[in-house]
Amino acid sequence: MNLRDLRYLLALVEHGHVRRAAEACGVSQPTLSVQLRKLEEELGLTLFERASKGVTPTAACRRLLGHVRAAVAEADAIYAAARSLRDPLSGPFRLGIIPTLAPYLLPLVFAPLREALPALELEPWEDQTAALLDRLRAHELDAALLATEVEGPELASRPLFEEPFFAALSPEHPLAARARIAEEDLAADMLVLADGHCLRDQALAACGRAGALGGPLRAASLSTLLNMVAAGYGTTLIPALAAGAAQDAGLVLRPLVARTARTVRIAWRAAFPRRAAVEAVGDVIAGRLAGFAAAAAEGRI
Amino acid sequence: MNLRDLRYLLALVEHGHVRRAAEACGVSQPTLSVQLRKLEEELGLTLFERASKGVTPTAACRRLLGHVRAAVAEADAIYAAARSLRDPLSGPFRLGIIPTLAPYLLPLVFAPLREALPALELEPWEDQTAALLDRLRAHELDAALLATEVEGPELASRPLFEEPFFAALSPEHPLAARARIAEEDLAADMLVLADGHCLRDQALAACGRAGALGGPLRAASLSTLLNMVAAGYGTTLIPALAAGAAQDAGLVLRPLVARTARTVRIAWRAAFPRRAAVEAVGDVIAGRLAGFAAAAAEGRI
DNA sequence: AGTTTCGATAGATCGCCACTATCACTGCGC
DNA sequence: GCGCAGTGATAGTGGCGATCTATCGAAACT
Repeated sequence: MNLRDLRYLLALVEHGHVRRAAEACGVSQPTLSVQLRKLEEELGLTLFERASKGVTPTAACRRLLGHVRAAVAEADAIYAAARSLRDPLSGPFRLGIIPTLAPYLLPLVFAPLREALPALELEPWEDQTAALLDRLRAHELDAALLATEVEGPELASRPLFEEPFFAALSPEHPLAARARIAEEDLAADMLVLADGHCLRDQALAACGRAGALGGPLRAASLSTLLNMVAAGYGTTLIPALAAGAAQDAGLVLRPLVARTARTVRIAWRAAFPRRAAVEAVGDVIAGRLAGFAAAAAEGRI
Repeated sequence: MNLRDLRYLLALVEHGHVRRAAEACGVSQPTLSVQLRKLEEELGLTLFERASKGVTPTAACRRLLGHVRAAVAEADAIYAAARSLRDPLSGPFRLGIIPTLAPYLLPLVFAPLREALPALELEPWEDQTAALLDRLRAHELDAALLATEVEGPELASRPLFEEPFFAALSPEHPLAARARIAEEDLAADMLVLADGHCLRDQALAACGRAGALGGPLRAASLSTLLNMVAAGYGTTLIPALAAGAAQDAGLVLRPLVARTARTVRIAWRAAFPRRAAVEAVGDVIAGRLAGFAAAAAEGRI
């Protein structure tokens, strides 16, 4: 059985006339005649009663009609849905974001993304880098915002913007008096995030240290870390986008002497077919953050 | 687009593996591979992301999946429905019956028909001969029970049983004393049905008369006629199956000298495809009435 | 009786779907 | 490091089937 045959059948029911039905279907009269007869043979029942002045659907045919119409309607729905899905910039888009970026970047870019890509249904997913890469490879994400390079032939990535780091201190901290702070000076009492956060490794690397301070402190979020620093437990290194949150927590921020920064990238599977959506999302984010990186680099927050 | 392609698509989604999906569909791997690619081209979107170890449906594909499943399910429903409709002895069967037959014949044959043809959904339709023939020609009836011959090449018919006529009289009527009554003797004060009833013409013909008696009497039903006769307004001729009703109305019945009878036939369109159903219905009715005709012919009621 | 109109049929053509054989790539194991 | 097995894609071919034009046979109308 064929959808084409079902359309022939519907046309024939509607017109009650082989020639006119054939014309409506854009085929010759014998074509429709033969195909209908084949359909009857396949189904094992007479669908039309032929008379000298047209054809009439049999009771059996009328009984099938509901299913036939439904099948054809579903097929049409497939075409219609495909038409609207054809735009790679429409449909769900699952975007992974690392935890040290998500709470500060998302509020900035959500509205611009919605405006630039109204048909794109953004589904943010917050998790650590390794988990995001796993989900990306497993097709559970369409793209991911990371602050590290990605490796392997399976994935690709593109830098979006530079995010400088700042020293975050309680106002009472001795270093708070300086206008700029050298990375090494922070190392003495720097608190860092728990294992798995790329920011942890980046902060440690920036200060030339391999292991972390802080004994039992296992801060799962930047927000926890900021509050600890505000309470006087130490210092820390924060990415520029978290500056606002740090100030809200009562910390003072100081630019770093070496101007250490991290590069935020968007990563995707090389084989991902909606490359255009990835690029568009990347463009919007990069555009929104274009001025930010330069300003932050100069120490303006 | 083709239902076959949709089945390929579903198999591929299910297996995530071209070879296994092809095997499940009973085709070779290249066949499924090529057809799927064509479907993608036709729909203008990528349905699967190909990787080295299998394929994964894209978001667009998952969006279409509902419609695809529905279309295939409806197609399967067509096959299933066709299977159950294949039996010509199943499904609706619209049977026309003339009014002088319906109320007396239907109660007799309804149960036997239901028993012999349980899948046949009998839909009786009571109307006069001419109307039944019109509806038959217009495909609004599948068959009709008549007491007249049918003409024209479009229709066919078959006799089912003989139904003798009886004289129906009030007990007080002078003729009621006779054991048999001559048709001509009834003519004097015979009441007949309104125009359009075949029984009217048959009764008049039997008594050798052209016009009707009874002035303003326009009995639309045999039941009216019987009550009129019972009330002493005249005599009438009734078909044997109405004998019970006549006796219930308090009439006496007498066989006719010339043993006039009518032939009840089943009629159908010559092109009607469910000929078997017509024959089966005819067989059941003829079988149920087999003894009746002989008994009635001998005057036994 | 001729004409028109209906659907069915015959025969030819072309396209597409299916096959086999093979390629290109990847990941794994020795 | 080099086969080997497994993946999907591609090439080339063959056959079936959908389609066409031309025609038929029947029926209805003029």
